[in-house]
Amino acid sequence: MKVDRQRILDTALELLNEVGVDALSTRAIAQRLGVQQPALYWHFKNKRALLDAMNGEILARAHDARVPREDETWQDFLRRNGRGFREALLSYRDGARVHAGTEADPGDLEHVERQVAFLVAAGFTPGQAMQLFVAVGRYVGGCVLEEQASPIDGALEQRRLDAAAQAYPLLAEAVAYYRRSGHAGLFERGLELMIRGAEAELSV
Amino acid sequence: MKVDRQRILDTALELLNEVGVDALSTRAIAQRLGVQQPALYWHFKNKRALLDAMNGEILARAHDARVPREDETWQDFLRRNGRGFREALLSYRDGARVHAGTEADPGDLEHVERQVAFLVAAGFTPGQAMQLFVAVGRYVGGCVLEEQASPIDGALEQRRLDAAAQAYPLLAEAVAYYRRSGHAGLFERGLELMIRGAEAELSV
DNA sequence: TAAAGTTGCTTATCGCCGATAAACTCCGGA
DNA sequence: TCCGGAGTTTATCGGCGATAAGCAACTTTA
Repeated sequence: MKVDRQRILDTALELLNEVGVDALSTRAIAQRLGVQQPALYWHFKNKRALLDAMNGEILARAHDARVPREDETWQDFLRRNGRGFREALLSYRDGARVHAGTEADPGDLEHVERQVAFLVAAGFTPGQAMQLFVAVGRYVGGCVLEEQASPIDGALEQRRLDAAAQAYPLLAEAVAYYRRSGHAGLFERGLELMIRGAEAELSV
Repeated sequence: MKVDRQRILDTALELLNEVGVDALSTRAIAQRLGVQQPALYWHFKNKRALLDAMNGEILARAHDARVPREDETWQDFLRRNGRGFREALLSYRDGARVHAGTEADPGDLEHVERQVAFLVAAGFTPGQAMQLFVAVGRYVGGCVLEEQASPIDGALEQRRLDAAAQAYPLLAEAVAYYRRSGHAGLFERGLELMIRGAEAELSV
């Protein structure tokens, strides 16, 4: 059986969705490819390199969310960018953990220039623009990491919370609201906070 | 040699700082304790449980940052809380990665009630308060994770950025500013964004 | 005080992991 | 026809988390 980089990546991502990153071994990938484990090392220097490439594939999905459109406000761009990044990480099991281990792709620097330029045009200094951008990115990373780590809104976890909430009335209401709005609701809230904060800063 | 839970935890945390979480094996911990590896399994069900306990120790440092003071504004409390959490995660090598793998400690629920109450007194609904609190927490987690992952402001990484920046003038300025302000500067900026955003929301 | 149980460790071993070395197969070009 | 490199296999290494079984030193009980 013949393999190439792309077929390895596709298979690895497929397997990632099935078993999660902890169980994603080179042996399992090779087996699914109908090949012996050391064969992978011809195409990737080591497992780290494979995971980096997988991260690239995962983020490719967010590609169009990275470049600003002429007709949108900077607020809309930040929202679109944050959501796109989140969706990309969510689109594979343990996507955030895969991403967390990697370094920034050098090829993205061109995008960054355009992103910074867009925010500068809106009145930010280049330094502010970059910080704003990075801060939003880290918020998204943190959100998805915890979102994917939390069990299926865990039966056990849930019961424990409910029990504890009985003793704490405010907590009970807060948790109920929190649960109603879900992961996406929380995410949007924090994203909006940062955008509103940036607006306030800009208007000074 | 006699060991107990606490001695294991202390030794494991000491070793964590020296070798990082990837190289923190049960064998290495046991060796430093002058004991055979399976001995650890008497005190901890498995490695996951040990890491959870280590996370608890790491976060204990942030204990006083978790409860609001009577004489501070909600903004100051959020700042103090966010900074304390960040410092705690930063205080051990790979602290954020250790933390990321764990579930929330049930014992913290009492704190949460007080935190929510404090924000509710400032005018937030319980739901808003909880979301605000969690959003800040996830931002902090994301920040420290990347902060600890990034190399020692990596020589190689840095040169690559500088080279790329030549072609991109805005990027050059942005990166220079970003570097001047450092990790802490970026962190503070994002934290401030969220607080300012919450202020704006509150005043509506 | 002797027997029985409990605590806390050791020794031995399992199955899995990422990685490397070396040998082999196949194919295109000289 | 031979050669060399691309791409694979087989064999093997050292290290990992975890479990089972045994053993020694206390503590409890009769």
